[in-house]
Amino acid sequence: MAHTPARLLRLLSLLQTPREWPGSELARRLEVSPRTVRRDIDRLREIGYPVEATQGAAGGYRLVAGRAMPPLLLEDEEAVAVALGLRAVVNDAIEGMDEASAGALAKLEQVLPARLRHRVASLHAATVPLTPGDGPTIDPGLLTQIAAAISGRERLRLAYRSGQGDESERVVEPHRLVTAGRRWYLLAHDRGRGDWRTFRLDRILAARPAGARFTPRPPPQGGAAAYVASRLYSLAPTYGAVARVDAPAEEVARRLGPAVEVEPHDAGRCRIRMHTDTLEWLAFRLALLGSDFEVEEPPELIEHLRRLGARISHAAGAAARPTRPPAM
Amino acid sequence: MAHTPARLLRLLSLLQTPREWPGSELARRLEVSPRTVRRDIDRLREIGYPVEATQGAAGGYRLVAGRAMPPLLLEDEEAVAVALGLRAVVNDAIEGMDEASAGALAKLEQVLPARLRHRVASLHAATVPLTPGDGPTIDPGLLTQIAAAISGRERLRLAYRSGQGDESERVVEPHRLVTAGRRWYLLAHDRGRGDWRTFRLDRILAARPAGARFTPRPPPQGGAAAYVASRLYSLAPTYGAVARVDAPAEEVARRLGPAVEVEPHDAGRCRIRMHTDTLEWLAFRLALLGSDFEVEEPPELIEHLRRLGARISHAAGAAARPTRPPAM
DNA sequence: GCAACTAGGTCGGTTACCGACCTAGTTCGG
DNA sequence: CCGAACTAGGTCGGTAACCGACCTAGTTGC
Repeated sequence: MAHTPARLLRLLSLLQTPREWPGSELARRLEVSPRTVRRDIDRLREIGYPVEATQGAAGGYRLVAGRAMPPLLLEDEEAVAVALGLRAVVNDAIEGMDEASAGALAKLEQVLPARLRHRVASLHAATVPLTPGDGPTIDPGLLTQIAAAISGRERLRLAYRSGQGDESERVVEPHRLVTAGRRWYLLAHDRGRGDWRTFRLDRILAARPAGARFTPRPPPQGGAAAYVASRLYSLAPTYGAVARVDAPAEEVARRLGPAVEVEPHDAGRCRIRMHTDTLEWLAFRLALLGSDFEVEEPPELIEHLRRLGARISHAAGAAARPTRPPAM
Repeated sequence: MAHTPARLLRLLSLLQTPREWPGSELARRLEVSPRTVRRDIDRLREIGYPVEATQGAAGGYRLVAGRAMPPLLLEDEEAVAVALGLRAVVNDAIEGMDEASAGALAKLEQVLPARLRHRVASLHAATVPLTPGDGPTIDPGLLTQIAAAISGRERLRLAYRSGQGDESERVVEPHRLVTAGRRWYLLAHDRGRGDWRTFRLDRILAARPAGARFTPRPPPQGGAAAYVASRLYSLAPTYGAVARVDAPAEEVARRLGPAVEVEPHDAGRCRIRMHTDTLEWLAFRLALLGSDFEVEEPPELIEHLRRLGARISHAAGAAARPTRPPAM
């Protein structure tokens, strides 16, 4: 039995089960003497994973939270759950979590056994996209590929369709992934253009490694996120929406999240400002509030809401008042 | 240097980065000779984690997908992303993934360092709940506690509020977690009643371990999921909704997921049937379709949609026709 | 007070581990 | 077509880790 390290991993795996393990049972499972188990536990503690022991008759060992993340040893099903979860996070595009979630997904997808990969794909397909319209859902495969190229410092060959619909092929040095307003952007140095460019991920048709490694160059003025943000508002057609909501400011702020400005208006009412580039998304966020509201700007959103309201009223009215057909 | 196992973990961590590592650099990082790195890699392969090597000048090592899940070694940020993702999965309550996602979350929360726990909590709070109204969001703490009790075979003391609003305290032997229709249920043996009971998780006010361990008893007739399902429809007030949608059956089925029955009606239209116990959820799902639809049943849903439609039209109409102030 | 735990010291035999050195085979770029 | 930069792996000898066996001490719950 030359398997000291393997045994430590198995021990770690056992200890991660949220229950207490008596040393004797650990010894039985690992097929070593109880003394060796105690030594193994010492080793784990030495490495930095705090194993806590409750003494006494019904005592036992278990792994508790320490300073560093221990390696997560997941069962098959659990790994699938984690993969699904990361895909959800990626679709939510939580600001500040962009690279971390992409990185975690890339790590996981890299080592996910094939049979689990299939299960993830089918469950993901069966999962209901909660985005309205044909919202920006991201292809996880593309995301992990780009994340891998960034950390591996590999050039990428992108097939890209611009906002105007022109397709082009670029060779880029990928630098960072950034999320802004539920969209993913790749900040990269375009070899052909000789300058920094941002690419919207849902407009990248295909990406494949272009072979050569590159040495990273200093990011553009002000850092990646700032650069992307500066390009965003100047290029993309975004809507700034203003609305009044018949609900207390703090409750609205809590329900809409930090990306929305909320200012109190008068007792029990407030005014909000938010930015986005998909009207559907805006409309649903507002409708989800559960309070009455009035949109002041932009006219496109008002028009969209009018259509949505008509559709919903129609859905209800058709059965309720069959004698007066709704105007559509 | 007694650090062989620790080094193996670090090596595993390096290899999980989606890039290729030349042996020489691994040796430098791990502060051992290249020969030892090769031996370590052999060890990993022996344990069952397939390390692939590309030969030649620009070659290197990297971890690839094998038969078993290797331990995931996550950076701090990545662990936060995984935690957020699992919470999302738990809220989605994907059928078949119930216990696995709860188990993974329990494992992670058990070992998540305190500083990361805080970040998860604040980001989770900042995240916008996509459920309409005061939908059934699950407290992850409660969920992990129950998952831990199940796998640890520990009795639980529950403070429970029944559907009628009666509060009671029960001591139960938790058996399984089951999801059905976006809700979580605990199947447990009620010590006081001497029989199996199902508890809706969002009605459990508090749970704490009741000390003693128990030996698991055989589940009720037909298995846990079947038992919960049989109780569900007989007890809970659920709505069966029927609607006609002006869109092709297959597209609607794709967008609504497998939990909804879709049957073709005529060219480009279909009829759907779905079950749920929250009207908001139903209305939201239908409105999200992006197609015209008409609800046939139930009357409560029609009423709800009428109010929703009025609210949205009001939001649009107020600014569009400023000469006619809306009734407030 | 006994049973069932954790905790840890000591000893001796075994063997795993490591670095150094060397050979073989592959791939890529010039 | 050769050399550079890799992976791959054999051998050797000294060192240190590892393990089981045995024993003592302290804690907790029944």
